[in-house]
Parts: sequence; structure tokens; C-alpha cells
Amino acid sequence: MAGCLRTIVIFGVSALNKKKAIASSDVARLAGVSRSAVSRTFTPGAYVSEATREKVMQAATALSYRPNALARSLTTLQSGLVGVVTTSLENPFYAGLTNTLTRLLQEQGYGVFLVVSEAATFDSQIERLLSYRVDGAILAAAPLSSTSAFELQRYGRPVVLVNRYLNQDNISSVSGDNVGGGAAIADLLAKGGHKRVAYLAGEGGESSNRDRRRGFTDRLAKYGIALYAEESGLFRHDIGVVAARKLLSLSPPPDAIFCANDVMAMAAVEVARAEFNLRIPQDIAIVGYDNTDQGGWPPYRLTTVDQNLDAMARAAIELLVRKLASSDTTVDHALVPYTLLERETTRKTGP
Amino acid sequence: MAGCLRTIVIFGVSALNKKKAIASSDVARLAGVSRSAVSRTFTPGAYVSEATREKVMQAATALSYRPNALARSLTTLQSGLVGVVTTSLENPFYAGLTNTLTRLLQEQGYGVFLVVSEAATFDSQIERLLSYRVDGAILAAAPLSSTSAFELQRYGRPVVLVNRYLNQDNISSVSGDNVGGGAAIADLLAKGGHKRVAYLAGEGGESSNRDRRRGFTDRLAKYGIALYAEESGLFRHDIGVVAARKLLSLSPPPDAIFCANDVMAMAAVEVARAEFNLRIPQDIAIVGYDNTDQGGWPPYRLTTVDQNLDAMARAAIELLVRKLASSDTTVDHALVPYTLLERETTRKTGP
DNA sequence: TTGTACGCGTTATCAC
DNA sequence: GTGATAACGCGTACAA
Repeated sequence: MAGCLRTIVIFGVSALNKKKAIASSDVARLAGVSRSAVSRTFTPGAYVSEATREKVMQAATALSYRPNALARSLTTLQSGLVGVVTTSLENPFYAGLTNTLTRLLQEQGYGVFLVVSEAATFDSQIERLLSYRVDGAILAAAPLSSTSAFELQRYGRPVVLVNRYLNQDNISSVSGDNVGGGAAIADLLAKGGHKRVAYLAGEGGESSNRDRRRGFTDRLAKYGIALYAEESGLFRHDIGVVAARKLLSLSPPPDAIFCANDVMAMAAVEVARAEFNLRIPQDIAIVGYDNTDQGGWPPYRLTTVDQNLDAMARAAIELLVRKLASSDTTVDHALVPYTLLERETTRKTGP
Repeated sequence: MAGCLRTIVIFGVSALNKKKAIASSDVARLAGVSRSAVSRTFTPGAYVSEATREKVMQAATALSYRPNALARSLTTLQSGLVGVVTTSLENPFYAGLTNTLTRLLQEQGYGVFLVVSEAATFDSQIERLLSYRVDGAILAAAPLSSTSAFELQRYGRPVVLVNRYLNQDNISSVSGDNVGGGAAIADLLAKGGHKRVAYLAGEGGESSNRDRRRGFTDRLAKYGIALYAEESGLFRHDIGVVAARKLLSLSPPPDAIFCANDVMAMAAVEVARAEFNLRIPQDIAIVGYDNTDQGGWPPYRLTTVDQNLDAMARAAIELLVRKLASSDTTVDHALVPYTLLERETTRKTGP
């Protein structure tokens, strides 16, 4: 769309010139000490007298010297970089996740090598992570070809999957309790006396989506309720609108819809009200998943499940950092508890 | 909130062991050639015979060798890394921007060193960028202390500001045409016959916010309209609700509100309808800025301004890459045109 | 406590 | 076209 736009360059001023970066030898010369003294000054917990440290620091600030982290990695065999691989940040769930992951890694002193990847480019991007010798990586629901991820691990670089796991159990993972979350919603709808319960699914392949559905339908079965109908909305609003229309056109229409994320649930709310003239939650209950900001705003007030994104990010970093520190090669799978948020798109008791 | 949550580690399996990374010397030995031959094989456009290239590649894949990008940077004086500094990715505007910036940089063969920063930590984060010898940096509206940014430039690392600029004109920038966008909305509201026009501002300090307001009020003045009222919502929904309440409590209430972003505009729409029983756009016009997805959904159908985020990102990368390639030290300022989207929260003519 | 000397993995330079 | 060799900037045994 924006391809045809022309940007207007207002004006240009010539100003700068390239300089070579300052090395520890430069600092050593100015301070009148050896290079090792400089190195030691910048290495926490090394033997330097207060006097030389002083001299070095003075020279260093005078030259505005900073150790070259890249060169350092050659001797330490640690880059201080952690790869964070995610799908599109236009998805608020992954944007939030990446945000917290990055913040935490920064706190821990790591640099973040960000990769935004689709399935097609995933392998070549992992190659890059390997080239830059990242100390470890966090793969947030990348539609990953497992081989590349294993490659990372083969070099002793810990890898943690977030919001996704592999059945082979060879890679550590952190995910939300999707089975539990789905079941909790089944409980809620059963208590609400709903009989014709529909499911608006996300993308089929993802483990989170599969588990959410399974937890939901299995629990429904315990109440003797079978899924009344099912459509896929690919986690998107526009597709969700179409899918919701299909579900609501059934006769009789469902009296409850569980949507695999909030964005689709909001779509369903809009369609139900505007096109089918249904009252929520009296005529139909609609439930989301993810607890996005907008879902809580007045037009929606969605009942939804909070996956506790921050806790997921924290667990992932904790796992990774532990492995980094101890070269612990255990494979762990962590489940992060959900929180059910009952708001105004579901009713407490039967009709 | 999530601090009290406990993650459940399901089980652990010991599996891996650390290995040392393969170096070019290993490949050379296996292939029976010199290290230089290996280097040349992996250097695009270097003189290698097809025969040796073949041998090297075979050995390389056998050992699954990848050149160490960090070591390479020592001799080439280029890290292949570009720093991308942004504020919280929970803000969809910056998430979208970071998404496109990263995609484009990846296409160009650069790695992205991501920094999520608040004002307080900004300087220390820039230090890190310098330590990792990034080839350049893109600062997306970081509340930056100019000194650090200049430091980057001093080493000949091009810096491009996005959605923000400095008055001193020493750093290149790409921004939306906020003055023009504000003016276009003033035109729209004047044509709609509005008289009591209010402004719901974002954060005062940012240049984008200042320009948006200035373009708006200056153009209004040409129609002989003075700002009827003004509140600040800090670009946030919750604060926007409070601010909108204040504006609408005036008597008489404003007959139009221009909000500095969509999130606040949606808040205003909600408050106007639910709490003040106003019809939109008959009783009051409400305009947003940024064209977020949600703003276009049925409950809102906001009239808004699209800043052409992708075009901004593209312009920034173009500028940066040109400077990287040519060591061109010009300072450029680029303006990206806006697109006005008239939807259903404004009327076309007077009442 | 300090300095010397070597190695980390790569590319650039130069003879061959 | 190829292979030695010298950087690149740093950390760290080792000797002083």
C-alpha cells in the first residue's frame, strides 16, 4: 500500500566523519600501564590496585573507551547475546511477550538479538543466531522446523520454547495451562446452563490451540455436552467476523461461543449484537482468551482467560538463565497457571 | 501481580553436553586446504577455484561449520548489527514499527540488537550498543538524552530517529507529517460546521504530539475557531476516559474532539455514548490518530489519520542503509505523508 | 600487584 | 588461485 508514497527530504547538512574505535591499548598508553591492567579494570573481580584502577578509569573516560564485547567473546566463549525469535509483533500477544522477555534479559545483562520470522525464513534466521554465537535462545511460538532448534542445542546453547512445545520432549518449554484454561471455561458455560456450545478456533497446528480445544471439549463431555459447532478464525478479527457469522446463522444458533482468543471474541460480540440482534449474555455467552486490553473496555467487557504473560516470560528467562549459568543440560517443561476473568459476556447461572 | 504465581516443572531429563564451536581451521584441515581458502569460500566475490570451493563446502557441511560473525567483525570493522531502540512494545504503534524495521533489516542482511528502554535506563543501554559495535542505530521515539545518541554518531555510526526529531538538526530523522495531519483534521471539523472544538492531548514533551497540536490549532485559527477546551490523556485508554469525562462535562459540551491517538479516541467514543448519551457524529464528532486496527472495528469506525507506518520504517531503513554503505555523513530529515481516513465518527457537512 | 606472551577465529596482505 | 603471516581487541596463564 505505502509503496507508492514518496518521502520528502527536507534538507541535508554535511557534518560528521568516521573515526576508528578506541582500544584498550590506547587507554593503556595514556594511563601509562599495560593492556592487562586495563582489561582487569573492566573485569569484575580481578586484581587491580586502587591506584591503577583510578588511572585507567581516568584515561578511559577521557577517551570514552568501552570494551569491545565482540572481541571479548573470542576469549570468553560467551557472546552475552540471547536470541529472541518471534512471529509478527503485530500480534499483541507476541509483542507483549517480546517486550517482557527483552526487559528481563536486559536486566540480567544480556543483549537481545531479535528475529522476526515466518516459517519460510526460519531456518536461515537460526543460522544467523549461530553465526553470532548467541549464548542461548528463546523461541516464542515460531513455526519452527525442529532441526534448526536442535542445531542450537547441539552447540550447548540452551533453547527455551515459549507458548509452544514439541512432542519429542527434547527442548525445554514454558507454556500457559491451555488445557486447564479450556476446562475452566467449559465449567463456566456448563454452570451457566448452556446447551448449544460452539468453538471458534485459532490456527489448527499450534499446540496452544490444540490444548485449549482439548481441555474445553473433554470437560464439556463430562457434563454430557458435545460441541454444537466449530469454525476457524485463524486468531484474526476479520476472519473471526466471517466465522462468527457462520456460527450464528445456524438454526437454532449456539447459546455460547468460546473463542480461542480475545480478538475473535470481540468480532463475535460485534456480529452477535449488530447483525443478529442478540443480547449478551442473556441470549448468548461469548468467551475469549488472552485478556487483551481492548477486551476489557466498555463495549466488550469480555469474560476471558489471562495467561499471565509476564509470569510466562519470567519463567522462560529463569529457565534459560539457570541453564546458561550452570551449563545445566536438563530438559524442563513448565506450565504457567491461568487466571479466569469473569466479566460481562457470561452469566453466573442458568437462564 | 504475577509475582506470586508458581510455575510447575513437570519433569526433567538430562540430555545434552557442551561442545566447542567449529572453527575455519577445523574445516581447512578436513578439506586439506588452508584457512584462507575456507575464508574465501565464505566471502562473496572472492577468488576460489570451483574445485577447492567444493572441497571446502563438503567439509563445512560435514562439520556443520558457520563462520563466527563476532570474530569476523574484528578484521572487517563491521559487526553487521544494527541497534533498534524503542519504548514499550505494549504500545501497538511501536510494536508495529519495530516489526517492520526488523523485517527490513533482516532482508538487508543485518542483525537486530533490540533495546527496550525507558528514559531512566536509556544511557546505559546505549553504552551496550557501543560495546557491541553496532554499525548503526534506529531510535524510535526513545526519550533520549541526546548525548548518548551523539556518542554513537561520533564513532561514525549512523543514527536515524523515527517519529521524533531534535531541534539541533544534528541527527537524521524520519517522522510523520504531524503538522499536516493536524491541519487536515481542522479542515474536516471546520467543514462539518463544528464550533466548540476540543483537543485531547498525548504526552506533552514529544515532538509528534507538539506538532500535531500546532498543525491543528493553527489551521483552526484560519477558520476563526479557537480551541474550546483541552485535556491530556497521556496516549492511554484509562487516562483518556477520565480526560474525556472532563471535556464532556463542560456546559455546553464540545461538539468535536480531536484525540492525539486512536486509543484515547476510542475511550472518548465510549464515554460519550455510555455516560453522556451522545450520538456520534450527530451530537459530537470524535477523531483519532494512528489508524489502529481496533479503531476500524464496528463499535468505533473512527475517523482517523494513518501515519503510514510501513513507509516510515522503509524510509528510516533506506536512510540508514545508504549511510552505512557509503559512509555518507549527511544529516537528513524526511517527512512521511499521512492519509486521512474519513469513517463514521465525523460528518461531511454542517448540522 | 603488575607486565609479558599467547590464543581466541577471522580477514587482509603479500608473496608464490 | 593458493597458502603463509600479520593484524584485529581482548582475556588470562605465567612469570616477575
